[in-house]
Amino acid sequence: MSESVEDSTLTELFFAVARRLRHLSRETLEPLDVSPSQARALMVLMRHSPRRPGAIAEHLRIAARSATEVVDDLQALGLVERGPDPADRRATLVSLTGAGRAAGERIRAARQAESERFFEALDPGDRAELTRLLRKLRD
Amino acid sequence: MSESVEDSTLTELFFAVARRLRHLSRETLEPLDVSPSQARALMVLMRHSPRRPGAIAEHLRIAARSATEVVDDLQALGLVERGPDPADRRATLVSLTGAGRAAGERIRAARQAESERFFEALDPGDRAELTRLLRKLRD
DNA sequence: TGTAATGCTGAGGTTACCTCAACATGAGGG
DNA sequence: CCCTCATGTTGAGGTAACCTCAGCATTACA
Repeated sequence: MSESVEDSTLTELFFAVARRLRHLSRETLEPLDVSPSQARALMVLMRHSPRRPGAIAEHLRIAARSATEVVDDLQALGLVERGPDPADRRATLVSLTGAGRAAGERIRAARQAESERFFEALDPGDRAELTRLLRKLRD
Repeated sequence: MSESVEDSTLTELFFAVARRLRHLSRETLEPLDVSPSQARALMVLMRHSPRRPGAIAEHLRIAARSATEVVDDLQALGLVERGPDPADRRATLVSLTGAGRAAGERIRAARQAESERFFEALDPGDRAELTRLLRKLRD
């Protein structure tokens, strides 16, 4: 017991780091004119482009309604477009436009750089270790 | 390159875990009738009770104005009270009430349990390792 | 063929932040 | 002592990223 000045739980420590990372992330994304949540959705689409809003939501672990919203925004920016799903007429398919794909690439690069900058406090071994631990916690 | 199905950066992985933790945290706090941000402020006060809003803000790394807000809420709940700062008449001192301290204790216990539940996916060695890595990243 | 499930979205709400400006007070220089 | 500047808090107003609930269209199934 009685660690350094101000830790109680791992949870708190985790949140503190998450907060720093969130701020950094916002800065990284700012010159690219997309919000963090838009960027996340775009990354999902980069992996598999025509995708239904519901599937995007599931992947991002947000409510379906919230995915509609971020898709709206991305569409307004001209980064994605909606089309009918030939397999189910209730559904829509969201796909990246050319501009969307380009933006996705830029974001990916920027995020990569950001990630390296933030995690450079750790040496490669530690980074691998962290990755392993986080994977366990995610699942 | 090309890890498992869906990792790109450590950042994304980190966010995914943070999201899970946030949801869990909300659930934990719900029966205690405080929001996560209120709980955080309360924990700050548990460590050192008469404290100025500005100092709370600094500790939580939020804007001073935002601290005013959470203090308002805690005051409305009867968990803290504001008094004058004898050392500076511009300032106010926020202190825990009896109910506030009791709530703080309950929260601390609940968080402890939650933390254990979430991080039990890791064995003790891994947990220590994670703590070490997160400390490095926080500073 | 009727009933239940599914996919999306309008309407409206919440949380936890933010900035900017106002106001009171404090601190240092001349 | 007064003037200017810095500091502490808060009102006003705004934003991002979520949420639920209800409604509509369509599909799946018994």
